[in-house]
Amino acid sequence: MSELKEKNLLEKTYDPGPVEARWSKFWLDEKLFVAEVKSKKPKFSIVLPPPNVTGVLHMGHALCFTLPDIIVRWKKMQGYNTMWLPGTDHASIAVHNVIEQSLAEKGLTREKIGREEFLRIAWEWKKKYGGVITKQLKRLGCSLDWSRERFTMDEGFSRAVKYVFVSLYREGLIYRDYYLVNRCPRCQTVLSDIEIEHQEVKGKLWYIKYPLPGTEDGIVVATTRPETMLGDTAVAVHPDDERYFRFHGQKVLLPIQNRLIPVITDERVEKEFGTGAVKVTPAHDPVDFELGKKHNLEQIIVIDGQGKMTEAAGEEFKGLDRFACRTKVVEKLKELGLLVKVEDYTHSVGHCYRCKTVIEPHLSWQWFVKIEPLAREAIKAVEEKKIIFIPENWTKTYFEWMYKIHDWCISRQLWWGHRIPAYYCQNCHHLMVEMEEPKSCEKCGGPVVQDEDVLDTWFSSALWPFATLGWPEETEDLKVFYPTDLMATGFDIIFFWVARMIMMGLKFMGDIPFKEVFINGLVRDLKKRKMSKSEGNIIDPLEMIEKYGTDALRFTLASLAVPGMDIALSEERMAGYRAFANKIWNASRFVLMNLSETAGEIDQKTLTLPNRWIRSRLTKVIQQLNASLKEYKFYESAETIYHFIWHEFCDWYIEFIKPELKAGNKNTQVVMVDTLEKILRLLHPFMPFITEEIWHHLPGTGKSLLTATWPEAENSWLDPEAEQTMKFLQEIISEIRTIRAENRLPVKEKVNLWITGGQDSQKMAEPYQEAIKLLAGVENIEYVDQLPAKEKWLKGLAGTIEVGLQLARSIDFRQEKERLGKELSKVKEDINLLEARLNNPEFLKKAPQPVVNEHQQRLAELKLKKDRLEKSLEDIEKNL
RNA sequence: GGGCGGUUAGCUCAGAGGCAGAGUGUCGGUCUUACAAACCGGAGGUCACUGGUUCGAACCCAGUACCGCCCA
Repeated sequence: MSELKEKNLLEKTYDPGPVEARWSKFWLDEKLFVAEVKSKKPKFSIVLPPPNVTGVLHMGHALCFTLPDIIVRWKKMQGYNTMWLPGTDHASIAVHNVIEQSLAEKGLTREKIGREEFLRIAWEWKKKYGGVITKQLKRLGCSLDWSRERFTMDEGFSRAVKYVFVSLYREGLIYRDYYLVNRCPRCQTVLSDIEIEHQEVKGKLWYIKYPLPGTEDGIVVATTRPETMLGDTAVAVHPDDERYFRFHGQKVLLPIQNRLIPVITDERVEKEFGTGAVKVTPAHDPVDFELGKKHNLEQIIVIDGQGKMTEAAGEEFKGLDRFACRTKVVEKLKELGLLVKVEDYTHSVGHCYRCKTVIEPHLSWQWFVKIEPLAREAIKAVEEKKIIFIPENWTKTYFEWMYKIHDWCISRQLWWGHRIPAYYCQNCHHLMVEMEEPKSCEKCGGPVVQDEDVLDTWFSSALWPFATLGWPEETEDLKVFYPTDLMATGFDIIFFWVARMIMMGLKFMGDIPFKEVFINGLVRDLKKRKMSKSEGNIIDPLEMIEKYGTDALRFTLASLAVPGMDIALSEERMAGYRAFANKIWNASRFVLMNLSETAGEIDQKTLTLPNRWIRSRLTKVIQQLNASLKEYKFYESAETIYHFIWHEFCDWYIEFIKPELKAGNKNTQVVMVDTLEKILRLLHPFMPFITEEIWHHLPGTGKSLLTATWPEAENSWLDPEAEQTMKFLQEIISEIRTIRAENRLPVKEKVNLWITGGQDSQKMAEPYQEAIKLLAGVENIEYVDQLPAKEKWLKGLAGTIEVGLQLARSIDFRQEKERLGKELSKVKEDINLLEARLNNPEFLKKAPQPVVNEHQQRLAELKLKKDRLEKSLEDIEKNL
């Protein structure tokens, strides 16, 4: 008893801050998120795409981590041995940006301090700041197994990366080539195709004349990048283009450079673009690069890796930035009288996904993964539905990309990352790819030097689902937890991670990395704009946690997460779910205040109606939750539990049992507290903190709600009769409340109530008349076959049962007339609709019988209603 | 140019052949002993448009318009 009293001390409003801090610590201290290797339970494992080590938690993360956490907690409560592995990736470019910026502030560059010093600083930085997002994820309450935390550059992982590189190389699936790749002049590294963002840019189309020597004639070419003309090695026209027949086999003069270049013909030239003649710059344009190879053209590099003009561009331009050079070239052409015209032209330009700098095509030696053989298997796995996407239509996006996939450029001109395990002999230039650095050249014994470049961060991320479990060692973790069950991520990551994880998983584990891929939407603002710093429309999850609590944030995200749809987030919504948390809090206070002793067993035989009803409803809610969570319909499950708690448990159940509690009904107490306890379990995956807190205030509960079992939906609790009776009582109460509100009857003014329907109604309502009196403000109830002919009735319909209130004081019947009149016209409308349908012989013939029956029944009910409403209106006329 | 998604209450969105829904906002009333972060009640809709299929279409099909995204 004393223990209970102490536990009753729940504050009047819920304060999430201290509660969250306490349970967060508790779960971690008690190691409740740590998975067991040896367990008889079925396993459920997830590894998520690791967030960037430089990352700070934003709403996208919050969503991407909350949703799986709901699933993981749900599975854990269902008795699975769950394992959710956290960690971060090393984010080469992002880390470079951070470190190089701080170096720049000191007037330093990475070249000045050297590779070794740079890496030392980077590691130091990682140690100091790299854990930010990790801590933030703990605040979100994610049930991540921190004992298994990994980093893509930790020792074991690095070995795995090296191993993969060496194996793929030996198999011929990794090669080195001199190729035109995308380079970001600011980040000073090349990038893979998918790291380029194409944006429409308003530019110009310059028309430049390349004269035919010895004549006034010449070819006019159109270009968006006049500065590249300095590296032109041909002009191309379509072979069928009559306008240019006379130039076939000729050479024209490249202005400024004064170099003769051939006119070539190629079917790839679009006759409709510009003049139909294009300049060809094999070293600076992907299409020209292909043309150049085909036609054996020279590749002249006029722009270097930093976006500056090279010596080959000419003395005049050397060292100039590419855009400054553009201006200068245009001016020069004007002077020469060779600039024919300039047009406005909007075209798509590639930008660096990290820093938004315009990408420069760059000819250089790079490492590539020959992707087609890997992609083939990855396509097959999805085709055979070994891996499924949710929602399913993302499968198409996946296939689209996989079918036209290009070889993957994996070398980066950076230092922070996995250095490519390729070694060159300084004497004979022999190439060796080895796990361990060779002491000397295997051919000539000369000294060796390692490749300067590192690997694309995502080359390592691709190994995440198995390398984190200890691969290439044959660990227990790997045996138990691979393949994982779920991958959850945003659609923008399908190519970067998902596809590559599938390829690598199949290649090195011989099995898929995960069975299901849940694609969540992007979090946007209310105007559906992407959240970004520059727009100033960021909603910071940590700020929201401070203001509304983690549970409210989590529930908001869940309630908005419709598969396949972006999320328009608003702060208002969060305030709403904070109120929800408070509601649960107070409902729990009520339960605890009305508990006289610790819970006993429920006596299922002597239950009163509200108890039978709430258990029946609870059973259905459990079923619905299981069904919607299974399909990752988070919004649906959130709505289900929200509605059940607020509008059934609180609004009706608690209100309804008040008289029973007052009368000291022990069985009701037991059902009440047990139902609350089950509600807490059901809500726990969504709102882990408040549920854990309240749960520990309830009598007889255990160590942690997280490890409590998920309630079973027991069919023996289903009770259609109770639901029907309850509906009848709810209708009576609602009708009276409506009549009262319309007639401005204050709650304090008690009224007398007549209920028609005779014995049937009496049987249903009489045992609960205390509740009806309480909830509808009624003094006395009489059961009659029909309302006696008295004056001054206020009448209403509960279903088809007529109810009447009689007042001592006078009533404004015009108000009543209006209300009933409106109801009558609605009923008449519905009757017309139904009759039209039922009078249609085709309908009777073709519609399924249950549907016809239902229509007929509904029509009968409506007609009854109509009669009663008309009668009531007649009576009112008399009163007016 | 190719592909994907969207258009339903003021706002944000569910619903996928058989009564048009939720949250929030709004209006009116209530501090009724769990909760004013609350309670009770009300108003609010040509389900983008045009045609088709069907006994019956917000829902299925075809097309149109507009909005958003991805890929070239």
